[in-house]
Amino acid sequence: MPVTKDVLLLQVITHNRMTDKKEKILIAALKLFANEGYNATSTSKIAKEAGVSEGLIFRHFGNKEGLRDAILLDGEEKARIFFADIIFETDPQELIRKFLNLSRKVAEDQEVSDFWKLQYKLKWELEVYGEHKMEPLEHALSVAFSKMGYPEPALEARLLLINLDGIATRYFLQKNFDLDAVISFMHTKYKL
Amino acid sequence: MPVTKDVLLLQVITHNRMTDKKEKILIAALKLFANEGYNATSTSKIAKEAGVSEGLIFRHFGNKEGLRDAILLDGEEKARIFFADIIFETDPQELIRKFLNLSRKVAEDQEVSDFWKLQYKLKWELEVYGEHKMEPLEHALSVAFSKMGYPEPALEARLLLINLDGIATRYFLQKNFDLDAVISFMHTKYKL
Amino acid sequence: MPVTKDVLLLQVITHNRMTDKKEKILIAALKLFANEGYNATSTSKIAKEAGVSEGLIFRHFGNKEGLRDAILLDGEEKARIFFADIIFETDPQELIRKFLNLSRKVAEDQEVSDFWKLQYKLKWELEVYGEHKMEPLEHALSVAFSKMGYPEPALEARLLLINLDGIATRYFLQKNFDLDAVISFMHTKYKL
Amino acid sequence: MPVTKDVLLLQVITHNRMTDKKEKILIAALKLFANEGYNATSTSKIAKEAGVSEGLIFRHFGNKEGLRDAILLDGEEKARIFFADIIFETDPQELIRKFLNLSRKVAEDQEVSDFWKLQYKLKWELEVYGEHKMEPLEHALSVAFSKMGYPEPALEARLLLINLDGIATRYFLQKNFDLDAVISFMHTKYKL
DNA sequence: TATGAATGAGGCTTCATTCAT
DNA sequence: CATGAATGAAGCCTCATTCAT
Repeated sequence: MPVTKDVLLLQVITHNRMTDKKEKILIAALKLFANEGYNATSTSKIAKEAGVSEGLIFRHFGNKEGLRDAILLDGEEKARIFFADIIFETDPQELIRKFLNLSRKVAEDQEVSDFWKLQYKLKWELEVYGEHKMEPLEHALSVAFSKMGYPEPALEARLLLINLDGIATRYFLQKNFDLDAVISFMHTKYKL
Repeated sequence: MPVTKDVLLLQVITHNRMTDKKEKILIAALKLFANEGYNATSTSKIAKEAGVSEGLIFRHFGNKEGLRDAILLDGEEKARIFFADIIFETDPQELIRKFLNLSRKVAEDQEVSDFWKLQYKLKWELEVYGEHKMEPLEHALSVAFSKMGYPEPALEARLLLINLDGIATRYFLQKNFDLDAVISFMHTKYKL
Repeated sequence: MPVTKDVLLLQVITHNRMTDKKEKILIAALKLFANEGYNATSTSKIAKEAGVSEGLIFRHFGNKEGLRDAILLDGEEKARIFFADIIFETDPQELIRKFLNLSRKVAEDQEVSDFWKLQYKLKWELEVYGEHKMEPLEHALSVAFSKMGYPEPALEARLLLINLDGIATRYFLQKNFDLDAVISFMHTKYKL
Repeated sequence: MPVTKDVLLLQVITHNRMTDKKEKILIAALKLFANEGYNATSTSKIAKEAGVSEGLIFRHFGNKEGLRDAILLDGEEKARIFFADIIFETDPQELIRKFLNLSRKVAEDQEVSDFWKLQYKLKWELEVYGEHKMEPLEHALSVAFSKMGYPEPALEARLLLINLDGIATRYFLQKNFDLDAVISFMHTKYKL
């Protein structure tokens, strides 16, 4: 999977170009936006959390929206990396299996979990779904379903992604949600 | 289904007891909270939208949270009414058909649509899922699947509800989401 | 002491003319103004404490100042009654003895205590001393000191009243103030 | 008395460290709190008087209480300085003479006068006497009376302080109060 | 690049007061 | 006489943003 590596490399380079403090701001903002929401997080709280003066946020990102957009841009990249392993899978059954296990992978890593929580929180707060981010994944799923002989592969793919949104909703918001039970059940439904 | 009617009647009576202005505030707040979010909606905006002095909000609801909670309480009742028709359906196939058409019904009425949008927006803003509201519906679906001979009726029911969350996410956030295509496809998947 | 009796009688009559609710407002306001201050006491708090609608305050007293003035007027009367026993004392030594014991009498009755606390609190909040209320008392003390052969009876009287203000300051504000010790000491200073 | 001088010097240095605007706020608040009372003075009035934005008050002092406490803290220091000259006097007669002239000194300087007025106003508004501030002075007076052979030096000292409270009450609240007459009379009473 | 004092607009809330009933 | 819904001004405070250093 050379793509992943390249992207990761690119990311490292980009990050090295950033000042320490600029990155501290991004990390602090990510954490606070994810846990308290965009509107509920003040720039002064971000500055405090980042250990940085408030003015610096505006020097680096222009304004609060600029900071938010920088985080979202960062996110698109991270999402691409996160999805790359699935998209380039050639065995259809394995591809779907990997897709279904996505949420388990998210659940395993607190930082990744926080990142996706932010994505969903911002979606709802800003009312922008950002569907283009999911297109490659939807396409790959569609191809897989097609190979497996499903009569409506495009709709099957879309349904699966919709399901992922539903699972995310539950996973991030419902305290006692049993993720494993649902994922296992889906595996059996798709005969994997 | 006399229960539904009684509840509706009760509601009408209750509403008539409310001052005109108190209800105007509730309606304005519902609309604004749903479309801009709780934190992003100022009490002065609500007052302006309702054609009312800002102070009146606090006389009737104590504070902004009180207003929010009043709307949520109202919502629980409306949700019960909204679900009643499904829950009391005795034919399992018809029950699931009605359930799948829920989102279409929501889409038909702007006010109902706003109300459900608010429910989801607040879920994410306050990070509380409020799972108990869905339990009767989940139970009814489970019974229906059981009658229809599904091997895992409880999990089928849960999955359907998760799907509903996913559809809501798309319907409210994705500009070009084709609701009908997805719903139709699900009908065929469940052989209805 | 017919004066006292007449004044008391007048008061009773006046009170009977008052509605129950009007008096409830006066009592509640007295209590709240005395303990929280004039500015810090809202009319709604008074209404709640009095078990009365907020509007009634304005029907009876015009506005918040009107209520305050009604209380102060009431106070002048009560003060006259309170001082009458001293002023009409003919034996100079006994007069001064009675005066020195004034504060002890205040300390014995919670309601009287509250009333004088209000008087001082309002003095400081409104910056009006109301010196005329004390004139008859000062005059009586002056006459007594004169009879007792003091070279500067007027100044002795004034000093004693100033002392009373100091004692009030301590009694109402200093938690561990030992009133008795100070009063006893003054008795010996004036050889009583 | 080098102590006094050192303290004053320290104060000057400290003040220079303060921003101009921070001190302007303190001065304006002192004036307004002293003349209108704490509750009756709005933060916006203070800002206007200080020629400063309202928000700055909160940046520097957190909230209105924080501003009040800053003034009170400042006050304790100033009071110590103000009393130092008396406390370190070794000649008992001179000490008492200086004490009696305290109020004259206050009356001579409008700013000092404002400061002590604030102290008393806040005492009554907050119902806290703050007796500890006066202890060193009371002790010094007690020692002086003892040296002068008074039989009850501790009570004499306390009585003198109580008298000071009474004089303050009159001086700050009674429009036509003749301070000099009373002070002169007290000088003769204490044979000074 | 980095700070933090400073600002002005706006946010939530309380208050005295009015008025229809 | 009495209520309590309704108002508008003001109060305290927070926020995003600017700017001199």
